[in-house]
Formats: sequence, C-alpha cells, structure tokens
Amino acid sequence: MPELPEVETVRRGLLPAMLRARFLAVSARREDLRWPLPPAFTARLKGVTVEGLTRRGKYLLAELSGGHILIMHLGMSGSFRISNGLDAAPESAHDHVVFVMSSGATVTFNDPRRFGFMLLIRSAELRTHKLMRAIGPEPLDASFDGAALGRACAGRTVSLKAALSNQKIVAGLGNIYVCEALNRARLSPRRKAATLDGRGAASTRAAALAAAIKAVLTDAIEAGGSSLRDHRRPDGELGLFQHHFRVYDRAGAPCPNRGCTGRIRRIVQNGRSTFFCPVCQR
DNA sequence: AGCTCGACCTGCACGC
DNA sequence: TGCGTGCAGGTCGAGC
Repeated sequence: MPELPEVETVRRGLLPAMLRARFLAVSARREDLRWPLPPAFTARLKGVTVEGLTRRGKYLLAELSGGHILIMHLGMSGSFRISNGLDAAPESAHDHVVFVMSSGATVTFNDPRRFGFMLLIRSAELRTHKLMRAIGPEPLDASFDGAALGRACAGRTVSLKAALSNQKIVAGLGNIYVCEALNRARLSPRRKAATLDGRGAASTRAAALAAAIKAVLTDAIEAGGSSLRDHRRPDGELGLFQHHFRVYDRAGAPCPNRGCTGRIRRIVQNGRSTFFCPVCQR
C-alpha cells in the first residue's frame, strides 16, 4: 500500500492518539512480521511515552521517552486503525499488534501480507542504522530540487523508473507516484537516469521532474493518499487520490497531458508494472 | 559499487 | 463450485 503520501496520512492520523500518550498495554498476536518483533517488545514499550511521531521516507518513527525510537514500516499491506477504548473494535484477521494508549485510543496494526515490521533502536543509532543511513533526500524538503536529483542520478545506467523507485536516490516514492511524476514531467520511464545529470537540457529535465515529484506528493497528501486495496486513514476514512491518477492502472486511457493525443500504455520494468504515455513522455 | 532478480506473504480477480 | 494463474502500493540480499 503505502508510499510517502499514505505514510504521511497515517502519521497525521495517529498523532492525536499517540503523541504525548503512554503505552498502557501492548499486545502482539503475531510476532513474525517481515522480521520477528524485537525481544521483550511488549514489555519494553509499556509505560513509555511517545514524545514525537515523525516520518522518514516510508518509515514512521515514534520517538520514545527513555531514548529509544520505535521504527514502523507498513510494507505492502499494513495499516493502522484507531478505536475508542470503550468502543473497542472487534479484532479482525491479521491484527498483529495492539497499542492501548493513555489517550484513551487503541491503535491496531493490521497487515495481511506481513511485509511490514516494527523495530526498536536507541535514538543515537538513528543516523547510523542500516535501514536509515542510506535513505536519500526527502522530496518535500526545500533542499530537494533539480540539482539534487541530477546529482543523485549521476552515472546511473538504470531507467528513470528504477532510479526513482530506489529509496537511496529519493525517499518515499513507489510504483504509483513514480509513474505519476514521470507523466507530469513528460519524461519516459525508460530514459536513462544519468540523462538528468548535467547542464542545459539535462538540468531542465531534472528541474521538471523534481517539481513534478513535489507536486504529485503534495496533491496526494492533501487527498489523504490513495486507497486501492488496503490503505485507510487511521480513522477509517478512505484516501481519495486514486481518483486523480493520470496514468497508474489506466492502460488504454487517453493521456491527460495538454495537447497530447497518446494513450496510456502498461509495460513491465524490473518486474513491476509501469504506466506511461509513449507519445509525450520522452 | 551498481544492477537484476528471486524471495518473502496473503488475497483477489480472472479464465477454464 | 473449484482450481490454477497472475497480479498487487515494498525491499532485502544473493549473485553477477
């Protein structure tokens, strides 16, 4: 499910339930997520306060009292659901972890495919942790621009599709938003990434793509993310950005770019579907 | 070091 | 109805 806009939507939804709240009780119905939950996971969280809830790429980071960070990733199918303590929602299949918070909210992590995970690290480890240290720039930061994107693509022989999907080059994009950003920038997913590095036309392309990435992510966050199969906001509401897809899962539809008469095509790159317009995306 | 591809899981839509 | 196939919003790690 979740790319940056969905994770950001989840983060914002969890804030009122978790920020400055204590874990009153934690239960793990299944410990074998993508990786096993950390040893003594439930005992280590109990009584701890959430002092911050941030996002890095597709990771959710809960900063805990006592100098630890709870790292959470939603994988392909993870979601959180908030229910009221009294009105506790019935457990459903694939509810793996349940947090009962001092805010009165119960926060349930559900993940059918179990590609998601939770980890506990020391706060001081954040920068050097294997999963965190190599992550590329946050695309919505002011410092992310065409020049930064061009540099990150320097020397890369892979396609733009593969490069943008690589979390080391830019954080938070996945299959949907890579396709959407490339259509907005009118760049082919098959173009070599290195053609964004350099002066002149290369820097123009890089600037257009960086701007398209920011625009599509901003629009998607505003819509609460995209709900295809699994994604819901923690309050149960659906995201709405799937209604604004220009190319994703729209093979055969007319290209929405102004003045373009092409039709959207589906191809497979690196084993994943890509949707694009072969006429205007070059 | 960079790149490709298989593996990890479950559920669903499809065709026979 | 049932079964097989392929596909799905991610990403790690083996092998080149």
